[in-house]
Amino acid sequence: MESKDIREAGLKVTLPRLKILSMLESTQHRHLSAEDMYKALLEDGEEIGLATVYRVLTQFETAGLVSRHHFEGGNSVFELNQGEHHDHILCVKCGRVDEFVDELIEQRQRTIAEKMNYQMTDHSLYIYGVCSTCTQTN
Amino acid sequence: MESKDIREAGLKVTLPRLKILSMLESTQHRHLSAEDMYKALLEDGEEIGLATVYRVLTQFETAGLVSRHHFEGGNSVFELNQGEHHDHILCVKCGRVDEFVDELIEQRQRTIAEKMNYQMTDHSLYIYGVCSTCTQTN
DNA sequence: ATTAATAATAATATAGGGTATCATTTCAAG
DNA sequence: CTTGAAATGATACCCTATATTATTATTAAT
Ligand SMILES: [Mn+2]
Ligand SMILES: [Mn+2]
Ligand SMILES: [Zn+2]
Ligand SMILES: [Zn+2]
Repeated sequence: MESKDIREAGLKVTLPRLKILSMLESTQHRHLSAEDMYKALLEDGEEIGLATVYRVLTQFETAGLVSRHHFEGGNSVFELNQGEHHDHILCVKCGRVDEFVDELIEQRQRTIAEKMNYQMTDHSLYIYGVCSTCTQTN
Repeated sequence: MESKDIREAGLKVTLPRLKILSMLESTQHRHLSAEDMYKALLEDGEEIGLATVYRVLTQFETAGLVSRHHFEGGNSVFELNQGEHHDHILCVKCGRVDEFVDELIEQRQRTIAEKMNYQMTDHSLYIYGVCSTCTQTN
Protein backbone atom coordinates (compact mmCIF):
# COMPACT_ATOMS: atom_id res chain seq x y z
CA MET A 1 0.00 0.00 0.00
CA GLU A 2 1.83 3.04 -1.24
CA SER A 3 -0.75 5.45 0.18
CA LYS A 4 1.18 5.38 3.41
CA ASP A 5 4.38 6.62 1.79
CA ILE A 6 2.52 9.55 0.29
CA ARG A 7 0.77 10.42 3.51
CA GLU A 8 3.97 10.18 5.49
CA ALA A 9 5.52 12.63 3.05
CA GLY A 10 2.88 15.12 4.12
CA LEU A 11 1.09 14.93 0.79
CA LYS A 12 -2.51 14.21 -0.01
CA VAL A 13 -3.24 10.84 -1.52
CA THR A 14 -4.36 11.54 -5.05
CA LEU A 15 -4.79 9.45 -8.14
CA PRO A 16 -1.84 11.00 -10.01
CA ARG A 17 0.46 10.36 -7.08
CA LEU A 18 -0.68 6.80 -6.68
CA LYS A 19 -0.29 6.10 -10.37
CA ILE A 20 3.16 7.62 -10.57
CA LEU A 21 4.37 5.84 -7.48
CA SER A 22 3.08 2.45 -8.59
CA MET A 23 4.64 2.97 -12.00
CA LEU A 24 8.00 3.54 -10.33
CA GLU A 25 7.45 0.44 -8.23
CA SER A 26 6.79 -1.78 -11.21
CA THR A 27 10.32 -2.97 -11.71
CA GLN A 28 9.96 -3.04 -15.47
CA HIS A 29 11.91 0.15 -15.90
CA ARG A 30 13.69 1.43 -12.86
CA HIS A 31 14.81 4.66 -14.53
CA LEU A 32 12.13 6.76 -16.17
CA SER A 33 11.90 10.33 -17.38
CA ALA A 34 8.87 12.48 -16.64
CA GLU A 35 7.83 12.28 -20.28
CA ASP A 36 8.17 8.51 -20.25
CA MET A 37 5.75 8.36 -17.36
CA TYR A 38 3.43 10.93 -18.89
CA LYS A 39 3.15 8.92 -22.11
CA ALA A 40 2.72 5.64 -20.28
CA LEU A 41 -0.09 7.16 -18.23
CA LEU A 42 -1.79 8.42 -21.36
CA GLU A 43 -1.65 4.96 -22.89
CA ASP A 44 -3.18 3.66 -19.69
CA GLY A 45 -6.06 6.01 -20.25
CA GLU A 46 -5.13 8.30 -17.39
CA GLU A 47 -5.62 11.99 -18.05
CA ILE A 48 -2.73 13.34 -16.04
CA GLY A 49 -1.01 16.52 -17.13
CA LEU A 50 2.72 16.65 -17.80
CA ALA A 51 3.11 19.51 -15.35
CA THR A 52 1.56 17.34 -12.67
CA VAL A 53 4.02 14.56 -13.38
CA TYR A 54 6.93 16.95 -12.99
CA ARG A 55 5.43 18.53 -9.90
CA VAL A 56 4.73 15.24 -8.19
CA LEU A 57 8.16 13.87 -8.99
CA THR A 58 9.80 16.94 -7.54
CA GLN A 59 7.72 16.56 -4.40
CA PHE A 60 8.64 12.91 -4.15
CA GLU A 61 12.26 13.86 -4.52
CA THR A 62 11.99 16.43 -1.75
CA ALA A 63 10.31 13.84 0.43
CA GLY A 64 13.15 11.44 -0.25
CA LEU A 65 10.95 8.94 -2.03
CA VAL A 66 12.74 9.15 -5.37
CA SER A 67 16.10 10.22 -6.76
CA ARG A 68 16.66 12.34 -9.82
CA HIS A 69 19.54 11.64 -12.17
CA HIS A 70 20.95 13.81 -14.92
CA PHE A 71 22.21 11.39 -17.50
CA GLU A 72 24.25 12.87 -20.30
CA GLY A 73 22.32 14.10 -23.32
CA GLY A 74 18.81 13.35 -22.22
CA ASN A 75 16.06 14.28 -19.85
CA SER A 76 16.28 13.87 -16.13
CA VAL A 77 15.31 10.41 -15.02
CA PHE A 78 13.78 9.32 -11.76
CA GLU A 79 13.95 6.16 -9.76
CA LEU A 80 12.48 4.89 -6.53
CA ASN A 81 14.67 5.11 -3.47
CA GLN A 82 14.92 1.55 -2.27
CA GLY A 83 17.88 -0.50 -1.22
CA GLU A 84 21.25 1.11 -0.91
CA HIS A 85 22.88 3.97 -2.74
CA HIS A 86 24.34 3.04 -6.10
CA ASP A 87 25.89 4.61 -9.15
CA HIS A 88 25.19 4.06 -12.84
CA ILE A 89 26.86 2.85 -15.98
CA LEU A 90 25.16 3.72 -19.27
CA CYS A 91 25.32 2.57 -22.86
CA VAL A 92 25.83 5.52 -25.15
CA LYS A 93 24.31 3.59 -28.08
CA CYS A 94 21.11 2.00 -26.79
CA GLY A 95 20.58 3.93 -23.58
CA ARG A 96 20.72 0.87 -21.38
CA VAL A 97 21.30 1.62 -17.71
CA ASP A 98 23.01 -0.64 -15.20
CA GLU A 99 23.74 -0.07 -11.57
CA PHE A 100 26.73 -0.77 -9.42
CA VAL A 101 27.95 -0.25 -5.89
CA ASP A 102 31.61 0.23 -5.14
CA GLU A 103 32.45 0.89 -1.56
CA LEU A 104 36.06 1.61 -2.44
CA ILE A 105 35.10 4.52 -4.66
CA GLU A 106 32.61 5.75 -2.08
CA GLN A 107 35.27 5.73 0.59
CA ARG A 108 37.80 7.40 -1.66
CA GLN A 109 35.40 10.24 -2.42
CA ARG A 110 34.93 10.91 1.27
CA THR A 111 38.68 10.97 1.71
CA ILE A 112 39.13 13.43 -1.14
CA ALA A 113 36.43 15.76 0.17
CA GLU A 114 38.03 15.69 3.59
CA LYS A 115 41.48 16.35 2.20
CA MET A 116 40.19 19.35 0.27
CA ASN A 117 38.28 20.71 3.25
CA TYR A 118 34.84 20.19 1.85
CA GLN A 119 31.91 18.97 3.90
CA MET A 120 30.65 16.49 1.37
CA THR A 121 26.90 16.49 0.79
CA ASP A 122 26.52 14.46 -2.35
CA HIS A 123 28.21 13.09 -5.39
CA SER A 124 27.34 11.87 -8.85
CA LEU A 125 29.25 9.29 -10.82
CA TYR A 126 28.33 8.10 -14.27
CA ILE A 127 30.35 5.72 -16.39
CA TYR A 128 29.62 5.83 -20.11
CA GLY A 129 30.41 3.11 -22.60
CA VAL A 130 29.09 0.58 -25.09
CA CYS A 131 27.23 -2.37 -23.64
CA SER A 132 27.95 -5.95 -24.64
CA THR A 133 24.85 -6.20 -26.81
CA CYS A 134 25.74 -3.09 -28.80
CA THR A 135 29.34 -4.21 -29.16
CA GLN A 136 28.28 -7.46 -30.80
CA THR A 137 25.57 -5.98 -33.00
CA ASN A 138 28.12 -3.70 -34.63
CA MET B 1 50.31 31.68 -30.17
CA GLU B 2 46.91 30.16 -30.12
CA SER B 3 46.32 30.62 -33.83
CA LYS B 4 48.09 27.37 -34.40
CA ASP B 5 45.66 25.41 -32.25
CA ILE B 6 42.74 26.81 -34.19
CA ARG B 7 44.33 26.12 -37.55
CA GLU B 8 45.26 22.60 -36.53
CA ALA B 9 41.64 22.03 -35.62
CA GLY B 10 40.76 22.74 -39.24
CA LEU B 11 39.12 26.04 -38.37
CA LYS B 12 39.69 29.49 -39.74
CA VAL B 13 41.47 31.90 -37.46
CA THR B 14 38.88 34.51 -36.58
CA LEU B 15 38.63 37.18 -33.97
CA PRO B 16 35.86 35.48 -31.96
CA ARG B 17 37.82 32.25 -31.83
CA LEU B 18 40.99 34.00 -30.76
CA LYS B 19 39.18 35.95 -28.06
CA ILE B 20 37.40 32.91 -26.69
CA LEU B 21 40.53 30.81 -26.67
CA SER B 22 42.63 33.44 -24.96
CA MET B 23 39.90 33.97 -22.40
CA LEU B 24 40.02 30.27 -21.58
CA GLU B 25 43.79 30.50 -21.35
CA SER B 26 43.74 33.34 -18.86
CA THR B 27 43.90 31.23 -15.75
CA GLN B 28 41.67 33.60 -13.83
CA HIS B 29 38.68 31.35 -14.19
CA ARG B 30 39.33 27.90 -15.53
CA HIS B 31 35.64 26.98 -15.69
CA LEU B 32 33.36 29.31 -17.60
CA SER B 33 29.88 29.07 -19.04
CA ALA B 34 29.08 30.35 -22.51
CA GLU B 35 27.11 33.23 -21.02
CA ASP B 36 29.99 34.11 -18.73
CA MET B 37 32.24 34.45 -21.75
CA TYR B 38 29.63 36.31 -23.75
CA LYS B 39 29.22 38.91 -21.01
CA ALA B 40 32.95 39.24 -20.47
CA LEU B 41 33.44 39.81 -24.18
CA LEU B 42 30.75 42.48 -24.20
CA GLU B 43 32.45 44.27 -21.31
CA ASP B 44 35.65 44.08 -23.30
CA GLY B 45 33.89 45.93 -26.09
CA GLU B 46 33.80 42.92 -28.39
CA GLU B 47 30.60 42.54 -30.39
CA ILE B 48 30.42 38.78 -30.47
CA GLY B 49 27.05 37.08 -30.57
CA LEU B 50 26.01 34.52 -28.00
CA ALA B 51 25.27 32.01 -30.74
CA THR B 52 28.83 32.38 -31.95
CA VAL B 53 30.18 31.69 -28.50
CA TYR B 54 28.14 28.51 -28.26
CA ARG B 55 29.07 27.49 -31.80
CA VAL B 56 32.77 28.06 -31.32
CA LEU B 57 32.85 26.26 -28.00
CA THR B 58 31.13 23.25 -29.50
CA GLN B 59 33.67 23.25 -32.33
CA PHE B 60 36.52 23.51 -29.85
CA GLU B 61 35.04 20.61 -27.95
CA THR B 62 34.80 18.51 -31.10
CA ALA B 63 38.39 19.38 -31.91
CA GLY B 64 39.42 18.29 -28.44
CA LEU B 65 40.57 21.74 -27.40
CA VAL B 66 38.10 22.13 -24.56
CA SER B 67 35.94 19.98 -22.32
CA ARG B 68 32.34 20.59 -21.42
CA HIS B 69 31.05 19.87 -17.95
CA HIS B 70 27.48 19.63 -16.73
CA PHE B 71 27.61 20.80 -13.17
CA GLU B 72 24.45 20.33 -11.16
CA GLY B 73 21.86 23.08 -11.36
CA GLY B 74 23.55 25.44 -13.74
CA ASN B 75 24.71 25.97 -17.27
CA SER B 76 27.31 23.89 -18.98
CA VAL B 77 30.81 25.10 -18.29
CA PHE B 78 33.87 24.83 -20.45
CA GLU B 79 37.54 24.55 -19.71
CA LEU B 80 40.71 24.27 -21.71
CA ASN B 81 42.14 20.83 -22.20
CA GLN B 82 45.60 21.07 -20.74
CA GLY B 83 47.44 18.81 -18.38
CA GLU B 84 45.94 15.53 -17.37
CA HIS B 85 42.38 14.41 -16.92
CA HIS B 86 40.83 15.42 -13.64
CA ASP B 87 37.52 15.44 -11.83
CA HIS B 88 35.77 18.17 -9.89
CA ILE B 89 34.57 18.99 -6.42
CA LEU B 90 32.11 21.86 -6.10
CA CYS B 91 30.77 24.06 -3.34
CA VAL B 92 26.99 24.06 -3.36
CA LYS B 93 26.91 27.42 -1.58
CA CYS B 94 29.35 29.68 -3.40
CA GLY B 95 29.91 27.74 -6.61
CA ARG B 96 33.62 27.34 -6.07
CA VAL B 97 35.21 24.63 -8.20
CA ASP B 98 38.26 22.60 -7.30
CA GLU B 99 39.97 19.85 -9.21
CA PHE B 100 41.43 16.55 -8.20
CA VAL B 101 43.03 13.49 -9.71
CA ASP B 102 42.64 10.09 -8.17
CA GLU B 103 44.22 7.24 -10.03
CA LEU B 104 42.61 4.72 -7.72
CA ILE B 105 39.11 5.81 -8.65
CA GLU B 106 40.07 5.96 -12.31
CA GLN B 107 41.37 2.42 -12.19
CA ARG B 108 38.35 1.18 -10.29
CA GLN B 109 36.00 2.62 -12.89
CA ARG B 110 37.80 0.75 -15.62
CA THR B 111 37.52 -2.43 -13.62
CA ILE B 112 33.79 -1.94 -13.08
CA ALA B 113 33.17 -1.28 -16.76
CA GLU B 114 35.10 -4.38 -17.69
CA LYS B 115 33.26 -6.49 -15.15
CA MET B 116 29.91 -5.32 -16.50
CA ASN B 117 30.94 -5.90 -20.12
CA TYR B 118 30.97 -2.28 -21.15
CA GLN B 119 33.56 -0.77 -23.43
CA MET B 120 34.12 2.36 -21.40
CA THR B 121 34.26 5.58 -23.38
CA ASP B 122 33.97 8.23 -20.73
CA HIS B 123 32.93 9.02 -17.21
CA SER B 124 31.88 11.95 -15.12
CA LEU B 125 32.40 12.34 -11.42
CA TYR B 126 31.34 15.32 -9.38
CA ILE B 127 31.61 15.64 -5.63
CA TYR B 128 29.35 18.23 -4.04
CA GLY B 129 29.83 19.81 -0.67
CA VAL B 130 30.45 22.97 1.32
CA CYS B 131 33.88 24.49 1.00
CA SER B 132 35.96 25.59 3.99
CA THR B 133 35.23 29.26 3.44
CA CYS B 134 31.49 28.73 3.39
CA THR B 135 31.64 26.46 6.42
CA GLN B 136 33.30 29.18 8.50
CA THR B 137 31.16 32.05 7.27
CA ASN B 138 28.06 30.26 8.49
C1' DA C 1 -23.11 12.45 4.96
C1' DT C 2 -22.29 17.57 4.67
C1' DT C 3 -19.52 21.10 4.79
C1' DA C 4 -15.58 24.03 4.80
C1' DA C 5 -10.73 24.72 4.51
C1' DT C 6 -7.02 23.65 2.01
C1' DA C 7 -4.19 21.31 -1.15
C1' DA C 8 -3.78 19.47 -5.83
C1' DT C 9 -4.85 19.37 -10.58
C1' DA C 10 -4.92 20.58 -15.58
C1' DA C 11 -4.29 23.84 -18.98
C1' DT C 12 -1.60 27.18 -20.40
C1' DA C 13 1.78 30.64 -20.39
C1' DT C 14 6.44 31.46 -19.49
C1' DA C 15 11.33 30.80 -18.62
C1' DG C 16 16.02 29.35 -19.72
C1' DG C 17 19.60 27.05 -22.12
C1' DG C 18 20.91 25.98 -26.31
C1' DT C 19 20.55 25.18 -31.58
C1' DA C 20 19.03 26.11 -36.63
C1' DT C 21 18.45 29.37 -40.23
C1' DC C 22 20.08 32.67 -43.30
C1' DA C 23 21.58 37.04 -45.16
C1' DT C 24 25.93 39.38 -44.67
C1' DT C 25 30.77 39.54 -43.66
C1' DT C 26 35.35 37.75 -43.22
C1' DC C 27 39.04 34.74 -44.22
C1' DA C 28 42.69 32.69 -46.93
C1' DA C 29 44.25 30.57 -51.22
C1' DG C 30 45.64 31.64 -55.78
C1' DC D 1 43.17 41.94 -55.46
C1' DT D 2 39.58 38.43 -56.48
C1' DT D 3 36.87 34.93 -55.30
C1' DG D 4 34.76 30.83 -53.20
C1' DA D 5 34.14 28.84 -48.90
C1' DA D 6 33.59 29.34 -44.16
C1' DA D 7 32.13 32.11 -40.21
C1' DT D 8 29.43 35.54 -38.05
C1' DG D 9 25.42 37.79 -35.79
C1' DA D 10 20.59 38.51 -35.53
C1' DT D 11 16.79 36.17 -34.82
C1' DA D 12 13.61 32.52 -34.81
C1' DC D 13 12.98 28.38 -32.85
C1' DC D 14 13.15 23.98 -29.96
C1' DC D 15 13.03 21.56 -25.73
C1' DT D 16 12.78 20.66 -20.96
C1' DA D 17 11.00 22.25 -17.08
C1' DT D 18 8.59 25.57 -14.00
C1' DA D 19 5.06 29.39 -12.70
C1' DT D 20 0.33 30.88 -12.84
C1' DT D 21 -4.38 30.34 -11.95
C1' DA D 22 -9.09 28.97 -12.21
C1' DT D 23 -11.22 24.69 -11.12
C1' DT D 24 -11.50 20.34 -8.72
C1' DA D 25 -10.51 16.88 -5.28
C1' DT D 26 -9.12 15.53 -0.61
C1' DT D 27 -9.29 15.71 4.25
C1' DA D 28 -10.88 16.68 8.72
C1' DA D 29 -14.41 18.53 11.39
C1' DT D 30 -19.08 18.79 12.10
MN1 LIG E 1 19.51 3.39 -10.31
MN1 LIG F 1 38.57 21.40 -14.45
ZN1 LIG G 1 23.84 -0.75 -25.66
ZN1 LIG H 1 31.84 27.76 -0.87
